[in-house]
Amino acid sequence: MPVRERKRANLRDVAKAAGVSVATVSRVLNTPEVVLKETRLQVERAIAELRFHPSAAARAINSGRTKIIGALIPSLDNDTYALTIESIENRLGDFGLSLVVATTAEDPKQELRRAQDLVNIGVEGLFLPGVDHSDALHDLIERTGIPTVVISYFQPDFIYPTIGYDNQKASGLSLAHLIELGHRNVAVVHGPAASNDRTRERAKGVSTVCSDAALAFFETELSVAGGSTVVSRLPNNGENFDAFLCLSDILAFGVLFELQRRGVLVPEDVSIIGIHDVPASESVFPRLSTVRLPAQQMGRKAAEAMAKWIEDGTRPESECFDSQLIQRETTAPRQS
Amino acid sequence: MPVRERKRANLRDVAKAAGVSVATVSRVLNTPEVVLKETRLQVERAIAELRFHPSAAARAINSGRTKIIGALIPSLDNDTYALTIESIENRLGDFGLSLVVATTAEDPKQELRRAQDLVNIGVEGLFLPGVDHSDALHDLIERTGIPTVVISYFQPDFIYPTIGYDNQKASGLSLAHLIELGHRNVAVVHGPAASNDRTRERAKGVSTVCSDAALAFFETELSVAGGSTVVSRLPNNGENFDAFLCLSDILAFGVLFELQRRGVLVPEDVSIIGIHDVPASESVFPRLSTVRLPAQQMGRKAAEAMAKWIEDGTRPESECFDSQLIQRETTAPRQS
DNA sequence: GCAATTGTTGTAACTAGTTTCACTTCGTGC
DNA sequence: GCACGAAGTGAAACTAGTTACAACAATTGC
Repeated sequence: MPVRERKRANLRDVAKAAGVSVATVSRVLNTPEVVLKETRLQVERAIAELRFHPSAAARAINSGRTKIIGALIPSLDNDTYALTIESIENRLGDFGLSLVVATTAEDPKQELRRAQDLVNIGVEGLFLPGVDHSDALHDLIERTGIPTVVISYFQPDFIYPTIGYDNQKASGLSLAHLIELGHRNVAVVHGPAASNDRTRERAKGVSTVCSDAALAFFETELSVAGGSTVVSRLPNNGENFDAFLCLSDILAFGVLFELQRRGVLVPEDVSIIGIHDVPASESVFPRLSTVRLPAQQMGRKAAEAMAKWIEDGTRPESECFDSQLIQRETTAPRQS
Repeated sequence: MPVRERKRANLRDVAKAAGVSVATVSRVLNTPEVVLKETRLQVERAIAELRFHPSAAARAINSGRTKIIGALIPSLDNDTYALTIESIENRLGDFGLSLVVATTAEDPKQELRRAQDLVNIGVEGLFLPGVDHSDALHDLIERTGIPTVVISYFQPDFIYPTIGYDNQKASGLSLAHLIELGHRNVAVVHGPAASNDRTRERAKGVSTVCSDAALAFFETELSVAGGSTVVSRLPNNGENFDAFLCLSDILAFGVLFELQRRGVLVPEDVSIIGIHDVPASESVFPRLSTVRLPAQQMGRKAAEAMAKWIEDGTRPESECFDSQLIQRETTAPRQS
């Protein structure tokens, strides 16, 4: 005897069970106030009995709306995007929109694949970090006409609205701070530049601060371990440098830990500064000096802009939030 | 003159433009090999011209499938779930499924709301961390019949399959390690227990290790800062304890940093051990001793189980992965 | 040379909802 | 006692796809 595949009940089933028309059931679901109370209760009973749940797809097909927004982000592995994602998600929720996160591992191919996935799911909007994406992705967005907002980056003339911050300025702030403290010999530690325009911008921001500082760039994996690796490969325990400027707090942690492991005193022997201000930065020992990126404001605003774009079709303006130097304990004046 | 709302082209439009029937267009999309090459090219030209993109909702309504799986997780703020989520997402991708992540902030109300959202989106499956959820959520799952898999927890007789690890055993391992090193006076630092059954299990696992160790429990916020706070409130810089057993690596970092700030030597003066083995644990100074949770295997397996359940209807068996003591540098024999 | 098979395409019926329009009541106003 | 408007409901058309079935032409087999 085959198991009776009790398939999901649909509107028609409910209508039949309640002895009303499908239109009435639909009304009970959407505008219950126009239905006679008696009828409504009858329908509700049938709904409960049949364990009816309206199909989201069928709804979407009529309204043309899925209420899903997609976000492509490189990774969830580190705190870098967590706060932003969380505030986007929360704010989006206020508009009845949900966020779907897909990770790209900074690989253009995977980014395209995941974007395709998101489009297939039926996302109504797309968040993209940075402006550097494959032509194929731009094509896809252009073809589908999906509202797209760039975050973590600011470039007012870009094809999509950018709601973010000035990465150059952020890194400029941190270098200026080091210079003010008298540091001239600075190691700049950063993640993969080829695949990440935020990193490239920050590197550029550091290079263009007019100064007589000598900069040495070190590229490594974007992780705590990556930061450690840089220091471990340096001659003289890295003490040839006055300071380490890390283009991400995550890297700063790695640098800090590895220096400590080698007995180098921070900030007495060398200073360290990061960029981002992740939650842990305030707790490490010593507390990390850094430049705070406006992750939450940005996320909030980006979500609002997206919601508005989708609801009334008003394409948002690009917007730039300020970064802010947070001087804590890993930076100190240079010991002569 | 009003802006002509050029609405999205649909199958019918393409069919008309290409001079064929809708069925043929649908065939070009799904089984191009059965269509005459000439016809196919014609249709493809029309598709390109009209920038046609098939509606995911309309597809879903026919197949009854959205190919979306939902996951409810407390937070993305810390590394706790990142690796698991990432491996779930990756493995799910191999089956043509996408993951939607919704955060719950450990709040049953928000958990229910977000679950409702996921159901409305039309998720075909649901990942839930732990077994402790509101009746309303169970109700929702029961009503909708959505395949649900519990992760980060193991309890073979639970209403849903659990694919995870034994939290009691994990914390037991860490305490056993401390005891073996001669520590008897142990501070157990943990996150909010009321809202988190994994935490409760770990606390229990520690309590039930038969031993003559004296345990003191400290509950705090689940964050690096939370770990620091515990130490900062302790008399005598926390040195009344031989060791800190942190039920999460995140907390262990906070404890470590705060002890360092107070000049307490780790592991010479006190030992620290965590649970989880997040990426940073290997890089901190000193490197954190911990119990490695099988986050990636679990995520991978959970994704496979879910995919199988959805595809052929085979409800997965619960499965328990082993945790493993990772002895590094924050634990040492007790100095007498 | 005719039946059988294969290849290609179109018609129309499905999927599961929403929505328009028309209809029946019923209460009120005059 | 009848016109009028409002409330409540249903039939059918609509959303955008997939697919079963039928139709037809072009080969192939005998």
